[in-house]
Amino acid sequence: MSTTDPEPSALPLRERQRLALRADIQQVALQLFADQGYDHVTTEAIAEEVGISPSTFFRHVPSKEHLLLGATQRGRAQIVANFHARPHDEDVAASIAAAILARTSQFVDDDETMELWRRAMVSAPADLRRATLLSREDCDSLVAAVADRLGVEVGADLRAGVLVRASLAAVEYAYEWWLADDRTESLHVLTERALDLATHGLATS
Amino acid sequence: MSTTDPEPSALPLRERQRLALRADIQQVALQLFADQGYDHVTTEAIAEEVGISPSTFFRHVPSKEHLLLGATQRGRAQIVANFHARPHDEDVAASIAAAILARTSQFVDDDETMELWRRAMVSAPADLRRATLLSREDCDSLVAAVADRLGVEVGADLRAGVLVRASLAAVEYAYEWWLADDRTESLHVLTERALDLATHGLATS
DNA sequence: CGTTATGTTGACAGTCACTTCCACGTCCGG
DNA sequence: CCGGACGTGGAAGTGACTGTCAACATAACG
Repeated sequence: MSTTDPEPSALPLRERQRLALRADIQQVALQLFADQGYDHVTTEAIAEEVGISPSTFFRHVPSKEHLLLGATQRGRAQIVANFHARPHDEDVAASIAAAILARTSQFVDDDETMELWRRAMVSAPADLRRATLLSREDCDSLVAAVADRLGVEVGADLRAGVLVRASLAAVEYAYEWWLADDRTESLHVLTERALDLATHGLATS
Repeated sequence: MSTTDPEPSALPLRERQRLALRADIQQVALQLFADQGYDHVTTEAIAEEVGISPSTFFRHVPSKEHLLLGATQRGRAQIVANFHARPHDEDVAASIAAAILARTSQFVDDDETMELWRRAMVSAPADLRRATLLSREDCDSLVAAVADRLGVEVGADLRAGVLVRASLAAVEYAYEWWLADDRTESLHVLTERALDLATHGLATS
């Protein structure tokens, strides 16, 4: 879940407290979701467990849903940034794969939290259970970046969009598979395979 | 949007009234969404415009969201059925494409309603704006069917899932493109191209 | 060190999607 | 014509959010 705080330093102190509280809320929420099931946990209950008022809760968290799905979306902008950092002459699909894989590999940094998240996910209502790697906005900006690399207009060619969407769909499937299965295979390998299938191997002879 | 009532006949009368009311609610809701924007329309307002009480409204409609997204999901089960009806020796990707395209071609049966839906969609919050062809359940059952055709276990091979997810993602992108653009190209053609790209053309050399 | 901007907090009231329940009417078969 | 199934409106409730406000802590400044 990688909340990327390198060291307690450099940050304006006030900022650190906010980050700490936010992380605290996240942790407590995950725990409660895993224990009691997503929709049996009210935002009020989370707030109380953390020791803050309901209003403060919503001041630090955009939505209850975000506490469940935010983990996968944490690296959103990073994926797009990763893509931009790839060499311009690289194969586009390969760039996308690399951008996603770079994020994926640092995804699992805490097995315990991971297991909590898994339990929380399976308890969630079906329409939330879908792992979404990128928000609508980030997805669109990735499409734009890819279109740029392909040298086409976003509004004039389907390729960029289809490439991005299909890749993301494949990866999200890999994530869900990994969650559901007993994680006998590493997420990284799974993601790699899914991406390869999506970009090269879908032509089932 | 193809509410599939062949003729006012055969049905138990009571059923027909329900269907009629439901269609009425759908139509009114779409109109209000298009006029005032999705989240400026309350369920109460829809109910009042239709001439029913709020409680009756929710007796006929699962959710406000469903009134916006239901149109694309109407043919859900049909797509899966279409797939099952395809010859077993056909290429799997081709079967999926055919199953989706069969649904797509009958999607646009009313230009006026279509335009209403389009306006409603662009007014909706970003996270609802994604056209979802299949619900989680239907998607899973399609994956299962595809896995069956491929002769693999759903839990042992990524291919079925990736194939289905990527195809759906491609088609959904085509739908959104078609909505956003001025519909200079037919939805059918667009869908066809997106599917072709996803299953054959993604290997960008 | 004191005073003033700045930010954070809890309490409260309000909105809106949705649920549950209950009492009343209407229609249908017997 | 009657009894029960079904559909309805009304009212009360839940839960996720949003906005406002006054009290309070902290940080910044002279």
